[in-house]
Amino acid sequence: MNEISQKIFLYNTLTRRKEEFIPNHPPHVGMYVCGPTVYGDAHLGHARPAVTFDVIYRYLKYCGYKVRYVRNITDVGHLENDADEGEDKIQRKARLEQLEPMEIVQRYTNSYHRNMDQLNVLRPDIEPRATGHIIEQLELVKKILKNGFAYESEGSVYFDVENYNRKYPYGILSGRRLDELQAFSRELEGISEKRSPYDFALWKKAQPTHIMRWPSPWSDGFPGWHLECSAMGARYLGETFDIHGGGMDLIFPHHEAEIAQSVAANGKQPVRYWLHNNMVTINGQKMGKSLGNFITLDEIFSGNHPKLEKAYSPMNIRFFILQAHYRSTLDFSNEALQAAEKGYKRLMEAWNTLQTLTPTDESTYDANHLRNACFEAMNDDFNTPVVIAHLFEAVKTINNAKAGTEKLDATQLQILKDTFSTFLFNILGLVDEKAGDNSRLTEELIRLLIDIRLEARARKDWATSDRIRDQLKELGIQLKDGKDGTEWSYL
RNA sequence: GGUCUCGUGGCCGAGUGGCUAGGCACAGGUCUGCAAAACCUCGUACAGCGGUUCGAAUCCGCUCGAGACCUCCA
Repeated sequence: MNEISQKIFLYNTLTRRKEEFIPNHPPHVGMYVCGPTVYGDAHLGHARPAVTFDVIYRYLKYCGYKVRYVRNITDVGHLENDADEGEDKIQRKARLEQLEPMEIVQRYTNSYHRNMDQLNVLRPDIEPRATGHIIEQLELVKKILKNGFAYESEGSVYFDVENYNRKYPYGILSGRRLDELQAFSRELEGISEKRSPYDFALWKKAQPTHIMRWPSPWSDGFPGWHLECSAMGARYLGETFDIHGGGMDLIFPHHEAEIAQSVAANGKQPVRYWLHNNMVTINGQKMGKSLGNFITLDEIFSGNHPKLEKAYSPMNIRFFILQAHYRSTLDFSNEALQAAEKGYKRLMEAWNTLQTLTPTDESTYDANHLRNACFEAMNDDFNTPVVIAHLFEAVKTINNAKAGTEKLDATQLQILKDTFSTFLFNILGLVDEKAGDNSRLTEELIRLLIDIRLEARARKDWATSDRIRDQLKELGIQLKDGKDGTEWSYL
């Protein structure tokens, strides 16, 4: 069994402090992240938590932890709002597209997976669906009812926030107090099944037209939104597990409700470390479904959206996300994306250059310093932008080594290679997008053309020389005339 | 109205008391038949005002501005 190699500090939303990460049962780590509700294409806002927690998952594993990573798929349609009226989101989409709700769920689960694969996001170890855990959810409702923290009303079951708050503080995650919440309730609906506006549904009685429904002791209906994560988290990770992640917009009410449900059922806190990624913004405003200002990942990858000047590749997006710390907002713009694209390419070119370096007898560089600095950054609440900054520093060294102004002996070269591949590929999860299609045949054909061009140039036959250069460029291949001959790369 | 973030050089974006991250753009240079690409070099910025301190982007107060959550949302 591996030793745990790093001391990691992470910011816990629950305590609002950075804390040392000490799992409940090392080396095992249980991590749960809120996945998507599958009723639409994934957008940039979905990419952020996926990439963020992917890196955390990768890093914890790298450090020697045995991680069980659970990320759910919400496939029960939940109501558009918490009022008693309203169609659920999946059913609405199903009606619009004339499909079975489960067809909607499957379609968008598939496209979500496809997008995440493109972003090189590792699949979680368990990806449970809410509809596959109705029994667990029913059991949880019963438990909460039995403990006196819920009540039945018109076939629905609601969590009794006020009663809960008498015994346990409600609002510990979001820093709210119930009386403050109640002082400014937006809710104005006259008649409600709920005793208090801040009570939330554990089980909802289905309207006659509601398609997704299951039998229960109280009614034919469906589970409340917050319930699935409590039920599935406990099912696969235990009543108290280590890390729960998600977007900051889920802190209230979703995660707050999760805590209340779990505490009401089991009498203990479900999660030790709550981690939340910040939002992707566009023109300084949150990108979100309700605002309608989102850009889907397919649109970004294809460039097919009026706000996009061009297409941006999956690695471009991944790098863009990682260049900001996960708890900062990340503002979308064409300019920022194009800057990230160039930076990403520079990094990858340096990696390729690194492979071509030959060791010198002595060394003017200490690669261990880089290595340690990168670990230090990751250990400090997964500070990927700082890791990237360190790698860029190393890019200079690599280029200087190529130019001969910096010397790397065999040992330093090896450490540098290891560090680069570890952080760039294993931990940050980037891939060299251009490397894959680099077949031997292509390689040699281009080499041949370069040689012919070289001969033409020797004859000062510029027409032939430029023709080869220009036509290759049209094929997406760029020739780079340098001091030591001509190199090439994909555009 | 409540709770809470944030405001860093042209843009993005790190940084919690002294050691001026990094990327992109700009500029200069190297290379080159021309070009492109690449590479090298280069910027003391921290919303405003006041305070604490030997010293503040970093701590405190106020002002201005932006945003998040309080309804579904990653």
